[in-house]
Amino acid sequence: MAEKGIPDIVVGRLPIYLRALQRMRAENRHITSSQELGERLGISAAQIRKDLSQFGEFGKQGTGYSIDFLAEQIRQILKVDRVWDIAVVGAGDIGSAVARYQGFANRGMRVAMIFDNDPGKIGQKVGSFTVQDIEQIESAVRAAGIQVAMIATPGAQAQAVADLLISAGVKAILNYAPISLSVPENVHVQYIDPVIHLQRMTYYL
Amino acid sequence: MAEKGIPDIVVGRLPIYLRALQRMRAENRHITSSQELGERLGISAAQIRKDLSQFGEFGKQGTGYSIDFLAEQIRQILKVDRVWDIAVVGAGDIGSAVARYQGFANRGMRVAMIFDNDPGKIGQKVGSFTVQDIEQIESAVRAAGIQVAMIATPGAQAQAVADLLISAGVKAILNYAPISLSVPENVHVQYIDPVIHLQRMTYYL
DNA sequence: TAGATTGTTAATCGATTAACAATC
DNA sequence: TAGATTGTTAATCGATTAACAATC
Repeated sequence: MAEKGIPDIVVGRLPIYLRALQRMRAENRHITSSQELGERLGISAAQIRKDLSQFGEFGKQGTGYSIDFLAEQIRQILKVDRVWDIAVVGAGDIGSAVARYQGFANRGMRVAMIFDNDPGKIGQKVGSFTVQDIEQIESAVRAAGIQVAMIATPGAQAQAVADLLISAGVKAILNYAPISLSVPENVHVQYIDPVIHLQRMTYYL
Repeated sequence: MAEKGIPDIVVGRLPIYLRALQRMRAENRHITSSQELGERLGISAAQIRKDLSQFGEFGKQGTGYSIDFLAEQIRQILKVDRVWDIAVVGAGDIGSAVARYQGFANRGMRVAMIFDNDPGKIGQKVGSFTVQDIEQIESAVRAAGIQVAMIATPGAQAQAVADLLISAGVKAILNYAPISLSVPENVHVQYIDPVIHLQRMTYYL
């Protein structure tokens, strides 16, 4: 699947770089350097230059990088120079918070629909969305051509939901349920579990 | 700070192993092997054995690992054989969802208090908690001896909140705000930003 | 015993860093 | 020009894997 031989770990840092660049832009800055970016992010300047060099030459010797230009290049690389519609599954606390989340704006993502299996939730409003019956998920996702989804169901249902989404054409899943999903190799999964992050820190306390 | 020379990346996998073991236990299993665990998690058996060997000898040749015993050992290593009280800052959608989250149970974490700066939220209930005035955060966190916190404020306030928490004695922060925090080296930070995870996947679409 | 699986060593693989010529 | 910073190469560092003796 990897279009070229770019290491996953490098791709994983690009969104971090992009977020920092957008923040600098919001501070009305126009130029930065690998050194400055590195200091902000706790990453070495050499690594930032090496990472970027995998995709092209975006800077100028002696000057650094145009923030606008570099951000736009990274957006193109990550394919977030467009807007991806997202299907959210699960209208509980997490799904609802995600559906109302303001942080997707200008970052290439937009929640497009939200599903649940609870008759008490179906038809209710969550933010600007009406909760849809999970029975309709496959046809609705397929019809909208959605490729990106977020699972915010209890763990017990997450695998079944993932299977449905995949058969509807979804290729990227962000999973909030606390289980490892098993998916075909052309489907990408990322995990968010706050407890995992917390447990990783208590070791050092 | 590192008590021994255990690589961060190894510590980071322990919570994943623990979660899988707890799941197996819930399925009423009693014994597992590095191979089975690896297949569930998409990690090589050799890596799991190598990781665990950093901390001790927890298995039996020919048999594998007792799920209960190994889970308990990992809990002790991660210091989640106790319950950590957590302060949540920000009673918006994310903070509220976290405060009501059921997934902390039996995993060594418990939300203990939630703060906001909005007079319209202070005094209101969020789950079983009453939102407290952020003015009281330093004294309340210090008095409770809290060392773990989650920041769920807008990005603009996150650094100031982090500074307050740190001066109150917090040593581990899970940050939902979309900015990199700058903290002393004895304070640990982890980040959750759904957009970062999503952008990391769109590259491959 | 025979079969299975650990813990560990050595080999391989990959990622990070340091250094510097090129050049803006 | 002098100073600064890139892109890239080579060296270093660290992580993963393969293999196997030990042993349950």
